Amino acid sequence: MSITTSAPIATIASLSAHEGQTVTLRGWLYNLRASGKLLFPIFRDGTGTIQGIVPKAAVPEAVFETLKNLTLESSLTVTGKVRADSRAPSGFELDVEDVQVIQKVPVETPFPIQLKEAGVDFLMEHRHLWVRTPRQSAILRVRATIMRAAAEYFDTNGFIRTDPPILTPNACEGTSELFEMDYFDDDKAYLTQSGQLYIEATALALGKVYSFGPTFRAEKSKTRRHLTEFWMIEPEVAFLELDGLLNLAEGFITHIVTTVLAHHRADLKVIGKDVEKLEAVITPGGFPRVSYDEAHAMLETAFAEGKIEAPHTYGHDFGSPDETYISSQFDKPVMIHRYPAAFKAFYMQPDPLDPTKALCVDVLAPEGYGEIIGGSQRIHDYNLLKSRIEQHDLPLAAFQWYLDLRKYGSVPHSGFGMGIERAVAWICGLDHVRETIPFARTLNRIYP
RNA sequence: UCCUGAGUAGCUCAAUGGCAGAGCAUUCGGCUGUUAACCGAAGGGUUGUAGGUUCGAGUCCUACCUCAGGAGCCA
Repeated sequence: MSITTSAPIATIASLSAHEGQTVTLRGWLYNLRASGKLLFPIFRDGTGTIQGIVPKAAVPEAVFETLKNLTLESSLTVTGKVRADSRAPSGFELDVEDVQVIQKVPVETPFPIQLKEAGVDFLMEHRHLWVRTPRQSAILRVRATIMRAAAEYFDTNGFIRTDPPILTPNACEGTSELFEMDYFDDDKAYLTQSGQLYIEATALALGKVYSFGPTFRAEKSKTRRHLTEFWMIEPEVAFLELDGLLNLAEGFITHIVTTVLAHHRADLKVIGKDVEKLEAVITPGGFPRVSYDEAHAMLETAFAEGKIEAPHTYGHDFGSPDETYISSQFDKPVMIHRYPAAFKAFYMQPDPLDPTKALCVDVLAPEGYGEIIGGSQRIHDYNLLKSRIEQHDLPLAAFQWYLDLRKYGSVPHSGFGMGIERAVAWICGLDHVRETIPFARTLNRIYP
């Protein structure tokens, strides 16, 4: 047996450009069907899958025997001629001429992930192998594009990326549970739960900035929408007020969805997402903008008509079922603005028309995926911010630097944060965020 | 933290309180167009753990463990 060294190396995704040519693929055995003297191995290489055809009479005995006895997920190089075939899902098949096994999966320890159904616990325990399956690979490709498109939107609109520290001396917002660790001799450090306060500083230095990195929440949330470690992209803009912030969020999401639709229709099909729902998001006309008061009125009507089970109490935050109902009324993300300040973060600017309201916005994804963006205009007045810190029983000393920003050339400014995993779950139509990140960290799982 | 549910073969799941089973996977055999291929055969079990009730417990009771998804909180 000899490998055909003269054949050019190709990827499965690029095979349409090699029709009629003999090429060498490098990858793994994804599946193998046999029919007597005819083998149908399916190869994958990370860019896609293709079925090979191996008639016993057409190849050397050793090639046939090697493939016939090969175990799934064994690594290999395979050489063959690319042939168009209407029976193939991708339109192409490979007439195998030669194969070289790089590492054969031992027969006594077969690849544990079957092509049939499996439970969540088992799959998460084998996440390092689960990522090889077509659906999971497709999700990770879409995730990569969402992250690229998100950064690209800011990079091409004059924003400077300024990443905040991950180790912080205190809570950014003073609310969430934080992961605590020793910081050398006496001090404690905490993993960041948001970079917002830091990029307010860089926004006043550079004008338009953003940060993009991991954040950590030690809250014991056990739902399909929560991870303890997740990625967040946050813009912060000097001289930007709430209306401008809504425009920014709208353009940002539109760009991301447009980019995904331009590059991942095949992946979305594998994942099972209805692309028409994404196409509806980017039709002209902008996203619906609903005030907290208007949203509350919607919920009152819905409850009176029996469309939601529990009434919404005015002055309280919306619950998960409330958000699901509101978002179900629109086929685009809905922007809910001007929540009561009482249950919102301490740094949010009061609405001059009604100081009990905050100039803030939550963007709810369609189809019940919940909040994907939270943002606000920030308090720029020194004395107001100081009194809010005191009202919230936050340690004034820790926020001295943050107050400095309101002492040295303060200006109105605004920003928001988008959780990447929730955006991926929505755009891909997944029922849990644990599939949106290569290795999810959740309340009960830190392996593998 | 609270509520609810689930733990049985490697995986997915069955089994009136009465002999612990099937499909898939694995191994062996058959098949020249299969699409999570199909057909035949074989191997594979301390029913999550510890107690209890009973002639008899996978099944009923108690405690615990693990996981799940919902609430709260959030992106």
